[in-house]
Amino acid sequence: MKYADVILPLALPRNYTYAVPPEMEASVQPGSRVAVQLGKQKRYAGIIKRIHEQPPSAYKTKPIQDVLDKEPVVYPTQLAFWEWIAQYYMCNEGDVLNAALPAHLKLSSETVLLYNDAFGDDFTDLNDHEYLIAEALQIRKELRIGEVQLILDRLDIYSVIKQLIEKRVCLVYEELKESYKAKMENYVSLQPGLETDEALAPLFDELGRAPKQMELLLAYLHLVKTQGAVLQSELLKKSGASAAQLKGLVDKGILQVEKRQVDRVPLGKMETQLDFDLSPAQEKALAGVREGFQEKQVALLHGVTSSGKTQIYVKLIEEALSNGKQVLYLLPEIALTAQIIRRLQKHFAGQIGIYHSRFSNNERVEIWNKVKSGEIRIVLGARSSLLLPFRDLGLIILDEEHDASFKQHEPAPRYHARDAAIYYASLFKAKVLLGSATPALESYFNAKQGKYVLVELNERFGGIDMPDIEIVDLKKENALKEVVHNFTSVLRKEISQSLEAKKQVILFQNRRGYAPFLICTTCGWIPNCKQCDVSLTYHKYQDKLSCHYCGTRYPYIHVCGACGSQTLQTKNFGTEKIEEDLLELFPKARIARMDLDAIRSKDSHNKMIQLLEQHEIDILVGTQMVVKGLDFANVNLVGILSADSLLSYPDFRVNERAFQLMEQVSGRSGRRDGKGKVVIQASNTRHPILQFVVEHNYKKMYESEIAEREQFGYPPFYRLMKITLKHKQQQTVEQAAMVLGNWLKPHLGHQLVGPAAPLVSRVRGFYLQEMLIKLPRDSKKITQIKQLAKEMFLQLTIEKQFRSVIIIPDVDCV
DNA sequence: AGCACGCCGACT
DNA sequence: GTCGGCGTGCTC
Repeated sequence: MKYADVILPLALPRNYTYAVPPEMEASVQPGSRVAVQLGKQKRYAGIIKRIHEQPPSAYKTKPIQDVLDKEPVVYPTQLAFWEWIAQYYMCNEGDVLNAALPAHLKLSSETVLLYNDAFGDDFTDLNDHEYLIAEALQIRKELRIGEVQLILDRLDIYSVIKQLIEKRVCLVYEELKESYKAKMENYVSLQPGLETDEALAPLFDELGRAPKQMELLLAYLHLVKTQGAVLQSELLKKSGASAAQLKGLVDKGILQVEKRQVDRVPLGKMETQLDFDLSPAQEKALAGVREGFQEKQVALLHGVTSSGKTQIYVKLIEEALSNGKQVLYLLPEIALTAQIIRRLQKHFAGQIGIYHSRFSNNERVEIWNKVKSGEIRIVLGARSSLLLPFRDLGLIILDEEHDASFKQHEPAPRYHARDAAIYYASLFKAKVLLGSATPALESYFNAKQGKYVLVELNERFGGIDMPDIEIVDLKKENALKEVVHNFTSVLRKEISQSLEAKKQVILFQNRRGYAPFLICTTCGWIPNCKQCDVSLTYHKYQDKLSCHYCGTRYPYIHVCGACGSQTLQTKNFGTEKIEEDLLELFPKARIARMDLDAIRSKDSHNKMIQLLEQHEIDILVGTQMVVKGLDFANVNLVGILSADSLLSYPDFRVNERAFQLMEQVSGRSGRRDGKGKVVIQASNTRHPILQFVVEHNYKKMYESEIAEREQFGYPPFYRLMKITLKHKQQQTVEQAAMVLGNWLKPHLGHQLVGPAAPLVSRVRGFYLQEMLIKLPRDSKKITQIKQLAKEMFLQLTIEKQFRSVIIIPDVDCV
C-alpha cells in the first residue's frame, strides 16, 4: 500500500498522510493536487509532498478521493523551497502553500443542501427554522451555507441542518469545483468550403439586396487577410454592423461563429532588442558582476541613483536567457510602474510575465502555468512572484534591494524576499544580483565580508551631477516668523523659481491625512481609536477621523470627549494639509497628491505618473510612494518638509531608513538636464545623518551605523526574531509574556530583550506584548533556539489560562 | 479554516 | 427549562 503526505491549505502544524488507492497509484505524483476529506465532511485540494510506503501507526488513514492534476502544479524544487520557508520563518507549510498558489488553484468544498424529493410536503413535524429552510429548498432545490445563514439571519445554523438531514428533508454534498475559468471569445470564420474566391463569387450576387450584410462580409474578408483570426466584437465594431446582421450571414450558411479559448496574458511575438551602449563605467560594473559570479552566488551592485543599473540588468538578463534559463526580476510593489514595465518590454518583447497583487485570480493561474511551462522566460514582479513555479531559473535580480517591503509582515509566511531568493536560487544553482543606491546595511556588510561580490557604480549616467542639498533650519526660520504654512522662506523661494522655469517639484512628507492627531487645548485630551492604542488621524478631504492601524473611521469630533469644551485643534501635518497650503501659496500651480488615500483605485497610480510625465502636474506632494520607481526628466526640485519626523522613530534602523529615504527622494531631482536641488527642512540640523545626505556619502553612513550595530548587538551582527503575543485581555498577555520570557531567559541571557508592550500596545481590540531574541550568526545555534522556542510556544498554549493567547514569531523582523 | 462539543446566560 | 452564544479541540 502506498501513502501520500499531503500539504493542506490550512495552518496545520504538520502534513497529513492519506492512503493512495491502488487505482490511483499510477497517477499520483509529488506536486500534484489531490482531493481529500478532512474531518467529517469537508473536502480540500491539497498538494502531495511525498509518496512512501510507511503506514502511520497512530491513526488510520483516509483514502485520497481524486487526483486533480495530470501534471503536477509545482516542481520538486518548489516543494523543497516551501519546506525551507516553513522551517526558517517558523510557519506551517500550509501557510506557504496558501501564499504561493493562486486562489483559483486552492480548492475547498462548499456544503450544498439538496432537497429530498421523496420527502413530500408534510412540514408539520418541523419547527420554525426548519420550516423556513424546507420551504426555500422546495422552491430552489438547492441551498448553500451562506444562503441558509441569510434566510435564518444568524451564523450558527449547523443544528438546524443536522435536524433537516435527520428528518430526511434534505441531503448534503460537498461540492469541490475548479474555480478557474478559461476566457472564451467568439470568433467568426467562413463556413467550410467557402474559403476560395470561386466559391465566394456567387455569394456577392446573392447579397446584392442586402448591402449591410455585404459590407459585413467585405469587412470580414479584410480582417482575415490582415490578422488571420477574426474576433466577433472587433468585426462588428469595424464594420459598424449589428449582431442581427451577422446572424443573417450565419443563417445563410456563409459565416460561422465559434467560441475559442483565449489568453488573458498574451505574450505576443518574441523579440530581443538590445539597442544601447553601456558607458565605460557601466561596462566595468557589468564585467565586475560577471567575474564575481564565477566564484560567488550573490553580487551586490551599489550604484548611485540614475547610474543606469537597469541597463546592466538588461545585459545580464539577456545572457541568462541565451543560456536557456529563466529570470526573475523583483521590485517593491509600488515601484512596479508602467514606466519600468514598458522599458523592459521594449528589450524583451513577448517573453515577460508580470505578477503583482493587482492581477485577477484567473490571470494569476495563466501566469502560473506559463512560468511552469517555461513559456514566460522573464518574470517582473513583486515579492510574491518569488513563489511562482519556475522550471529553470538562472538569475534573480532584486532591485531596490534595501526596501523594507520585501519582507512580508502579515500574514504568515513572514518571509524576506531577498534572503529567500538567495536560498531559492541555490536550489537552481542560479545567481542573485542585488541592486540599490542605498543598500541595506546587512547586504553591504555581507559584501564587505566577502560573502557577496561588491560592485560599485559611482557615476550618474550621462554625466549628470548629484543634486545640491540644502538643509534649512526650521527653528531659526520659526524665530524669524518666516515659516508660512510649514514652508520655510527657502523652500518657498525655490518652488517659485522652479515653477517659473517651467520645471516640476516633488514634495515629501511621510504622513498621510491632514493632521496626525487632534488635541483639546483646554485639557490636553486626544481622541483615540476605540480598538487601538493610537490617536486618530484627521482626514479633511473626507471630513473623518481615521485609525491608520485598523482602518476604522469616525465622524469628526467638535467637542472634547473629556471636558466638553469646543477647543479642539489639529496638530502636526500630513500630505492633505500640504496640498491645501500649496493651493494657497501657489494658486496658479497644478498640484496633485500621491498617497495611499489618493491611490486607492486600481490604476490611479499609473495615471498620476503619466500626468507628471506629460507635465500636467507642477507640484506633486506625497508619502513614501513618491520615492520609488519614478524617473522624471523635468523635476529639478525636491523638498522634504520635515526631516525630524524621519529621524525620531524609536527603532534601531531609523538612521539607515532616514538616509535611504532622503537619498532616494533626492535622486528624483535633476535626472537628465541640469543640476537638481533638494531642500530639507529640519529642526535638528546637526543630526549626523543629514550631513551624510548632504555629502551623498553612503559609506560614511555605513561606517557610523555599523559601529553602533556592533556595539548594541543588532543586525548584521545578530539576527533578530520578534515574538508577539496577542490576547483580548491585557492581564492575560502580560502574564503569558512574562512566563514565556522567564522560560527563555536562562537559555538566552542578554540575547532576550523584553517582554514589553510595544509602542502601540493595542490593535483591533487585542493587547500586545513583544520580545526580541538576538540570534547569533551561527546556523546551528539558530536552529536550536528556534526549536526551543517552538517547544515553549506549545508548552505555553497547553496551560489552561493561556490557551487562547496568539503567538506570532517573526524571524528577521524589520 | 471549519465544524462538533460543551458550558453558560436570557428568554418563552 | 431550552435556545443560542462562544470558547476549545481536532482534523491524517
